Amino acid sequence: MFCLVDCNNFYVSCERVFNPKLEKKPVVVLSNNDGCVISRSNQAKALNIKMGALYFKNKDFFKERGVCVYSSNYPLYADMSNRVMSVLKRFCPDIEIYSIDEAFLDFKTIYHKDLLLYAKEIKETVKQWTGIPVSVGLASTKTLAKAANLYAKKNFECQGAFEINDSTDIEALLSEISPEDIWGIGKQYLSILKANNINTALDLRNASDVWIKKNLTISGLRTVWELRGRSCIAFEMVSSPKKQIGCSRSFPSAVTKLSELEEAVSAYVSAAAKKLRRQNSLTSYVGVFLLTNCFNDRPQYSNRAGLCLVEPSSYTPELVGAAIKVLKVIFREGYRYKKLGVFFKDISSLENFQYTFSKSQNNRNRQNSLMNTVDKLNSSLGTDALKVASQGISQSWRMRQNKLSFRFTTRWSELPVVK
DNA sequence: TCTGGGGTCCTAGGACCC
DNA sequence: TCTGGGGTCCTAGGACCC
Repeated sequence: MFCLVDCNNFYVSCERVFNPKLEKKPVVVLSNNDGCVISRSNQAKALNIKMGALYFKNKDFFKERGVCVYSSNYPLYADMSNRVMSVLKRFCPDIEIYSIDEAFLDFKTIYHKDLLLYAKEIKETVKQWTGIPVSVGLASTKTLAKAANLYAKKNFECQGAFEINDSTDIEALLSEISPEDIWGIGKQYLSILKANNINTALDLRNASDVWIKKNLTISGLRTVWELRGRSCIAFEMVSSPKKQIGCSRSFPSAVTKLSELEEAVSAYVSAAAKKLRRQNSLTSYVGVFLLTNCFNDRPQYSNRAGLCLVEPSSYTPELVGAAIKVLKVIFREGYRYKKLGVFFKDISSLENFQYTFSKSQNNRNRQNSLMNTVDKLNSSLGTDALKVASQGISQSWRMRQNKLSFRFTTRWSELPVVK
């Protein structure tokens, strides 16, 4: 039996934990650069504020209706996520952390006469210990557990918990669900399904294997099998190391100068290299991409390129150097750039590292211990306490976050104050 | 002025091999 | 008239997720 625990309106809920005045009010959290809405309280949903709604277009409406608006505060959300996950681990050792706000639990080792009751206990404990409201769904496959979770969220009488088991009228349940609400069915698949008169999750479950495989690939077929109760999406307790690591940001306003793009590239490579080292990996490929703003009528340009390294590395200065080289290749004078990103691929493990003749082992060891020290200092003194000089000082390209709440749980200087 | 960021997996098609 | 067959590997693009 799988149990999916999903935090309700997660980012909004995090803001509410430290600001109880937001309870019962319409609240939204915005994307980077305060661009669009990415999390909404139920009251905000009731005002018909859509996911992805543009802030600058809705500013007046928000003001009029008393909508509380926040920039996304990722250090806070990441820390709250860790708290929720650590509570879940106490209830079930077999846990797959699927995203910042949800986790699958495999109840195979849980001996409890009523698993739904146990799930409710989890839900209440998470709320009491962290302040975050969650919903839980139980079923024999991950896809069905997702559906059960959605059902629990949408039906008030479930009180946030629902189980699909042998006594459930599964056909009735699935006939009420639209295919797009099934995990694994997105926009494109939905339009293919609709065009073929598959209008409910039940129709999807009953579709022919051959047709599904042909039109929705093997991934779609797995989804269908899971709907039939045949578990075929693996439960992954240990997260495997990332195969691709990147960092990209939109600029709050257009950037035209190469010197500013070089600063941004340096900052993004530093951030990505830190992630690389955290999973004890090295990269052999440094890629950079660059885009103008496709939402306006000015001349457009976008490009990407990369560089294969002679020897895999996680040494920030070396990676920054490579990225700046690539940036110079794709940069064209005269365009107004909106977004820049860097990415590493061909990622390998530090343990499997094979030395070549290009660098002495001694040199390599010095670089590793330097990066170690930098990472340690930055984690205790704050991100970018120590950084490469090419990141620049003023950083006018940095994103806009005008509505940021405090990092209540990760900065001594921003602790909540009790009066 | 203004439209997020970070991932994974699958497939078709091309290059290449013998 | 007449131009093989079987395979692997790589990549770009497209789908999906949160």
